[in-house]
Amino acid sequence: MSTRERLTDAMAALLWERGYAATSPNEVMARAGVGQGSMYHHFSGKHELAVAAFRGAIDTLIAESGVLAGEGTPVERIERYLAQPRPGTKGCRVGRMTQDPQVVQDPELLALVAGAFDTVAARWTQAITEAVAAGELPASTVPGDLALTLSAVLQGGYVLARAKGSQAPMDAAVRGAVALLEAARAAAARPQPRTTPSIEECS
Amino acid sequence: MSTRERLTDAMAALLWERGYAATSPNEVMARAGVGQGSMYHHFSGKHELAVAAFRGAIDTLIAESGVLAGEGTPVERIERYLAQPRPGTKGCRVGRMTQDPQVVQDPELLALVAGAFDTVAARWTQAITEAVAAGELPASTVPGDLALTLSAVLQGGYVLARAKGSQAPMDAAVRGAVALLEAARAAAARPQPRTTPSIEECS
DNA sequence: GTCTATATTTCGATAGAC
DNA sequence: GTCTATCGAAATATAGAC
Repeated sequence: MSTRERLTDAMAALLWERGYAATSPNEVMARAGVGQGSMYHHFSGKHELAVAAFRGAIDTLIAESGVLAGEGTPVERIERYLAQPRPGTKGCRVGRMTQDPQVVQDPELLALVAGAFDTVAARWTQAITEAVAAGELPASTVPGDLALTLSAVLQGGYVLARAKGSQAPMDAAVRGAVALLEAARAAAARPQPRTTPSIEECS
Repeated sequence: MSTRERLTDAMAALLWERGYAATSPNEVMARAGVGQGSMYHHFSGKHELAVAAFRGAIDTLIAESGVLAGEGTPVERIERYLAQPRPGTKGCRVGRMTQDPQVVQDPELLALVAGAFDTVAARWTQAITEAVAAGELPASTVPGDLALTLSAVLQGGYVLARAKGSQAPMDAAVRGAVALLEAARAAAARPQPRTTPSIEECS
């Protein structure tokens, strides 16, 4: 493994564990087993190293969202993605960056974060649109809204899991979201609630 | 205003803007207009000052959740709480702490964060339980799960809003959650999807 | 390309005058 | 109670030998 790779790998791990601001070049070099000069030879500084390392983390997040465009009915795919194992107490590699003041002030890093969420949200939106078309979700569903709701459940699940130091809140939040989706599916199957049932329905 | 109060106010503001790790005693003192000696007279250090300041932020979060136990039907209260104005791009004063490595490693601060979420979750759970009892939500609803789902939508909304530097994702996530709740309510009004409707229903 | 040595600034905290 | 002066350590980066 090249020195450059060892540096980006170490930085990626520390970005996840500690965030950007709290990660010092010294720690990165120590974990990579590399001297100070090497780092400043390959990268102009902490910023450039973080950008290079963070691209890898983003690719992972985006790859995981592939199931949304995979096999099965739209709602199956949605629920499968929701149910994917997520290490709640470790937090989301990407989402955690949004709470780091140095990241938010860094246009390049923030653009990477925003781009990652955009890509995943687009996949959510596509799957939800298909679910509505298939009659699996109510016609009144706004795909773009629900996409962000489900993204938020996952990101919020990480927050709650870290607050409690436990995986349980993440799993419970996901179960609750799936239950809501199932209720919406049931409602979609019986479209307009009425007080006076139609003749056909009683036949 | 006492020197002590000026210090806690300044610390509370900086905790929200920058988090714990990224806030230095120097900045706090500068914003409070107070010398270094004063701070170390009133508090043993950064940690103790942050604990004192953070209690105030938590009281605010908990007070805002009062609507969950207020006027109106359970679902009305739930949707009113969801619809409360939330400064997405500023982030949640409490939730942001969970991404701060120094906070997670600090048992006292972490306990404050966990306690705040527990208190709000208990109010969510109570309101949801009432909604189920009133037939506003399906009997199959697990109140504790849905409570964490809705908490997560808000916390995740902050994450997405900060990623995009815009309020829009927060508002969309909340709209999507309300739409799901409405769908669940519709499903609750027509409990068991059946192919053969009962006699009474057609009378 | 990689290393060690050093520079500069800021961190969190202490000392001690007033 | 409040201030200024100062400490030791760590942050980020540069210099320059090999």
